[in-house]
Amino acid sequence: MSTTGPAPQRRMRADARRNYERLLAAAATVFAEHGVDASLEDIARRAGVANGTLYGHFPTRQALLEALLRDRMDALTATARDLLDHPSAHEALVIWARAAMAHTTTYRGLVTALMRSIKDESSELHAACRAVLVGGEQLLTRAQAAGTVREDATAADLYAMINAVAWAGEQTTPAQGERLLTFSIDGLHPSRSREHSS
Amino acid sequence: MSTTGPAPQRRMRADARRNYERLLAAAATVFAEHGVDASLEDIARRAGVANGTLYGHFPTRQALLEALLRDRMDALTATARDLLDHPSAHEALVIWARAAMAHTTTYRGLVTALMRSIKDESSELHAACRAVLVGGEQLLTRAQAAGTVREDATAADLYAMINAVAWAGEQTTPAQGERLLTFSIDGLHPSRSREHSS
DNA sequence: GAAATATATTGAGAGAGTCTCAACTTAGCA
DNA sequence: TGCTAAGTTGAGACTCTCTCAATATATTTC
Repeated sequence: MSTTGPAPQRRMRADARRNYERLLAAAATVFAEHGVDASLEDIARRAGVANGTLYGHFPTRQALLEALLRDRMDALTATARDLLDHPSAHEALVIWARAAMAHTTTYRGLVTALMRSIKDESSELHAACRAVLVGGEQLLTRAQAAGTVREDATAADLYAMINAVAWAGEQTTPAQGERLLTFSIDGLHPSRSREHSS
Repeated sequence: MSTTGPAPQRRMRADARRNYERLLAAAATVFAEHGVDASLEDIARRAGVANGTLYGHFPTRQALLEALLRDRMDALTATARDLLDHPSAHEALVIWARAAMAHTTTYRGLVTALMRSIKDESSELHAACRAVLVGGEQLLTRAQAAGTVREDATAADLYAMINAVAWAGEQTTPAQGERLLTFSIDGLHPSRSREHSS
């Protein structure tokens, strides 16, 4: 449930704790404004600390992102669990897919980081991404059991699909992303796939 | 048909022409190896010219890409035209979508540049991207007339969809991209969309 | 409460990249 | 052969990432 490395592992020194929080707050602002590829120097500047301090707390950009997103990603995973009780297996999947897409578009560029992290085990974001994927997998499996989703779709497909449409929405407009999500979900139906007419 | 600014507009000086070609060749190599976000300094170095020369010929990275891809993109547009004669409207669309995806994955990072360029009219790649989009639109319209594609899908949807799955393939594996393309195309069917069962 | 110590912070600096531009070269023409 | 327009050069001004020796400060201990 909890990711491997929580934020304040041991007791931190008071000034360290303060700077840690300031950096997180500054990161939220700067990422919101310039996307997750924003300058880390800028974040340190806004937090009022030297850039070395930022690197001391967050060795990599992904570590910073992980700290910033941990709660939200845990919540998304929890939502998946809760939705297992939803009366409609298919509707639960759709609701969750939309929530996942919304999360993924929190910051510009985030979707790319999340997609990379699922493959890269050394990423600080990896564990959280896997938890999300597993959450989605349960909803997917349930929908398949209910017969509303094709049997050959995997959790990896679902994860990739959600991220792909989120990426498209980020590159164009949120509305475009929504449209593609709708199409994609329809594409998961175990329907008359593979039939062609003239 | 031809994009607004062909490569050698007026007669170029012999040395300029030579350097232009060398830069293009170097770019092909470096982009293939490191993706389209590779260092332009590196490209200039490999071409054996000063970096100022590179900027002289190609004011932006997109300009360099445009010169490098022009032929291929024209070919893709031409393919769309040719496929209008294919006996199956739907199969023609699918074939073309696969070709478009293959083109889009020529270099790592290219898909992002292409997606950005369709929106950004100031991009040197914009015209070529629009031509591709229009090519796809004709195949889409024909498939809709044949009743194999939902009526509410637009050319922008198709373009975004192809790029989105290409992006997903780039981030994970080509096979994953293929799978998503299949699902997405199925999602375009005018079938039992929007129905839910338990 | 002051010294001792573990813990943090600092900011200069190395390295890489983008893009510009004034000075310099050179191809092509008369 | 020399003129001139066209092209090339590379240093320089930025920005960014990441490191680390020197410095500062919170906490613990006596």
